[in-house]
Amino acid sequence: MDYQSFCQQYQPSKKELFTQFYRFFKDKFSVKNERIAVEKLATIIEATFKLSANQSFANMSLRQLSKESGLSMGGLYAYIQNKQQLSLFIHEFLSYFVIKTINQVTKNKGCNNLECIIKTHIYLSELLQPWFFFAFMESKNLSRDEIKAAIQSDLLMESKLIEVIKRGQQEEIYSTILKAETVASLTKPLLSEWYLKRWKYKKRGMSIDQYCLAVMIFIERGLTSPHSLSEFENNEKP
Amino acid sequence: MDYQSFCQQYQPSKKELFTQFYRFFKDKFSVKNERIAVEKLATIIEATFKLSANQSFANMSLRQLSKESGLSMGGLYAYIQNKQQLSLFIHEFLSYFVIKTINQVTKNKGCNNLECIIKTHIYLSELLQPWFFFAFMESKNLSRDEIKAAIQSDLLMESKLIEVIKRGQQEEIYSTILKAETVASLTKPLLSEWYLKRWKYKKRGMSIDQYCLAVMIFIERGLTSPHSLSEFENNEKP
DNA sequence: TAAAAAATCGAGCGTTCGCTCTATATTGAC
DNA sequence: GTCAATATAGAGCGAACGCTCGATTTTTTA
Repeated sequence: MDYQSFCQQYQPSKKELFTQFYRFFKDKFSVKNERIAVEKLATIIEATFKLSANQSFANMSLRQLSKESGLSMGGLYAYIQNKQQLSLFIHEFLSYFVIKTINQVTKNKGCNNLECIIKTHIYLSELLQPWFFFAFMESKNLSRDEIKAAIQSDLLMESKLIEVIKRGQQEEIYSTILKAETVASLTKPLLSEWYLKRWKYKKRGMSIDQYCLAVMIFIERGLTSPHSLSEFENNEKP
Repeated sequence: MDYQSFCQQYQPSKKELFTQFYRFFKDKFSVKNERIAVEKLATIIEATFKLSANQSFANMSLRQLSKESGLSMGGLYAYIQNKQQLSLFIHEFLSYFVIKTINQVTKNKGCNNLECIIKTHIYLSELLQPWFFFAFMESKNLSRDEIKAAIQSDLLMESKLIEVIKRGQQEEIYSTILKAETVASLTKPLLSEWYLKRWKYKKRGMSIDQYCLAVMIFIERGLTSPHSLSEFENNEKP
């Protein structure tokens, strides 16, 4: 699986994505016409990402959002009940979408391994980079109840990682020197790195598949040269 | 070097820390009495960390800060010229302090290696956890000019990492399968992980030195079991 | 201990915020 | 083309914001 083939199977068009978004929260919107709502929601959400990236969601005013999205204040409030809900919608839909896709992918034959899960996450975070970035940066503004729904996808990701690592350890493909939970915890920030510092890797000319390969090599092999591995075993093993 | 010995050498008392802070920005404060200023600055900064952690700096009002720190609005403004400057001071002082300490540590004999640099960063981020957390989460609110000063410590850290990795590669201790720059970039989020998700590791009962060890093992050895390394070499090497 | 200097107080200023509500414009069924 | 139904506009509301400044308290000086 590479990024291109992933996209062919799982990349929704903008229209498809926001149609799903609209239907997910359908009863919360006062706008009943799906065609209109989907189009307006797309501009609202995208304007939110743009403004939040430059400042932060808290510093973004609804007047700015109104101007950026081309809707009036009243028009805006046909789609959100309050500012906080806008942030909540983004978190909840992303979580739903990530879970859905991960479950789809891992159901495929030969796709329930470390490489596949890691690639799925990185590819997804590329398709929905503004969503992932927003969710990471603004997660603090959620109340305790709201967080529970929002981190479901995080928990699923972590449990999937632990599962495949444990299996690898049982099959003696993977070392047991670190607990699977520890490896999973250390792996997650390598996934976030891609969507948090995306500009950095673009600037360096590193493609997403090169990044995935680097992460896989890093996770599986580490830094140590095969030449010096035996020495290392003697010196550093606790 | 372990955390305890690091603390003995480099941990400043609260008073020492904020005395340095006061002197670093001395001419910006209207309060001339160092003893008074140091004490008040400590309460202001700590209140800022507390409130920003629960909401965000943008959502924190100066009335909240006034209440939390026990100073009046006017009292507060003897120490800051405006809200934005408070955030800027925190960023700038942290960057200064980190650079100072890293340079101190790496000057020591036998301390210019990967383990030492990584430990220094993780230990520092433990001593100054609220500072690191704040700087990471609120970096977006800085203007372009302000960012330049704030990320100096980040750039220093990255260049130190690259330096020692390159040296390790020349000495054939480290594999050259990944570029030093790539390894350094993937290492950094493992350092941030400790201060961003500190509660998680505390809850698990993982000590800071256990975390450091896990990171070192992860970086140097990766996941692959020595048993399967030779197979892996044949299958996965690009 | 009295006067000068320094530090703090907090009501109040102008502004902007999130949000509402009525008037208007747009849409779709017939 | 007409008329309900639906969707959008934007001035206006009270509240909260960042910040100021003369009054007051605390500290230092002599």
